[in-house]
Amino acid sequence: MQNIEETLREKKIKVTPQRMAVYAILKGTKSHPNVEMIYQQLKPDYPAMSLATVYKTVDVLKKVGLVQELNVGDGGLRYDSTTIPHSHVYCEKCSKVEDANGFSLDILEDKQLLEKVNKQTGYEITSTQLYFYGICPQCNN
Amino acid sequence: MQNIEETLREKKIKVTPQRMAVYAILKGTKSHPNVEMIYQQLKPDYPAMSLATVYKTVDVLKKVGLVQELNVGDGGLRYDSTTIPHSHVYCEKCSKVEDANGFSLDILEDKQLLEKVNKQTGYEITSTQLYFYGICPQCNN
DNA sequence: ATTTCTGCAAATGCTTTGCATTGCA
DNA sequence: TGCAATGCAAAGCATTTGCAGAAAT
Repeated sequence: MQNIEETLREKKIKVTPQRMAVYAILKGTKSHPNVEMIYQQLKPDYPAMSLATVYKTVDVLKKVGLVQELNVGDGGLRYDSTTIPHSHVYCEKCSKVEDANGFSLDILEDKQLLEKVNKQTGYEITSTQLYFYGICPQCNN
Repeated sequence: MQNIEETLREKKIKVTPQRMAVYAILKGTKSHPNVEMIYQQLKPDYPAMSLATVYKTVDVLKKVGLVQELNVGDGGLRYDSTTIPHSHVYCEKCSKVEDANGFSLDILEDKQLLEKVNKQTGYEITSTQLYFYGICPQCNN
């Protein structure tokens, strides 16, 4: 597990309570929240916290590699503090995002696949996302 | 290749010049345009065309399965008239989207993989997207 | 002391909506 | 003719920006 203070200091980015708090929220949930959800969770403990600060903070955390950003459907970008490769399932009814572990590691960690993509497209690949869209068990009754 | 008039009539959706035109644009390009790009391309031939109509039209085409929607990075949703499974590469510098064919078919058409995802997550999967993020050859000099 | 960050409010950009008019079936 | 689609303008969200005051190094 990465240490946020260390990581920020290394890159000469200031360690602030707001940054610590946003990262703590992401570390402590599996719900892949968007900015609004993070903001709502922080509000009780940090009444002065601004939504704009949350936006700026997730951006910083993303740039230093402490979180990854997910581009699934509606409701804004989602954030995930697990940065090792794994894929996600998105419920088209309730907009929930969950991890889909195990099998997908093979694909997302396959260096040979990245080589093939690079060879075919000429792109220098920096990251990969695998999304499954469907209906979650709770919505499927 | 699917026939748009037939498909729309089957679902009792009216065939209009605007719908034909939007679909024709998508059939005739590999650039995965967003709504604004489609609108700009239509303007010369359809001066009265409204941006809202383009939004509504891509939505209709998506719902009847004539196009697929891509959720890659900035610049709004992208549209693709190729609906057979294939993955995409996105250039983080110029926002270009290109197809990444061949290798990815194995993954995206793998019914066993969907079974595994279903078993692990309980989700009934309806579609899958595989995105590669990186820098395109043109931007990489 | 310097530089960066925060919080606020305003601005921006993409997308949706309401509604009168138009046009397909 | 009847119902659905279009076009326009306004509204709605998510996100970004500019800037003065506050906080971190």
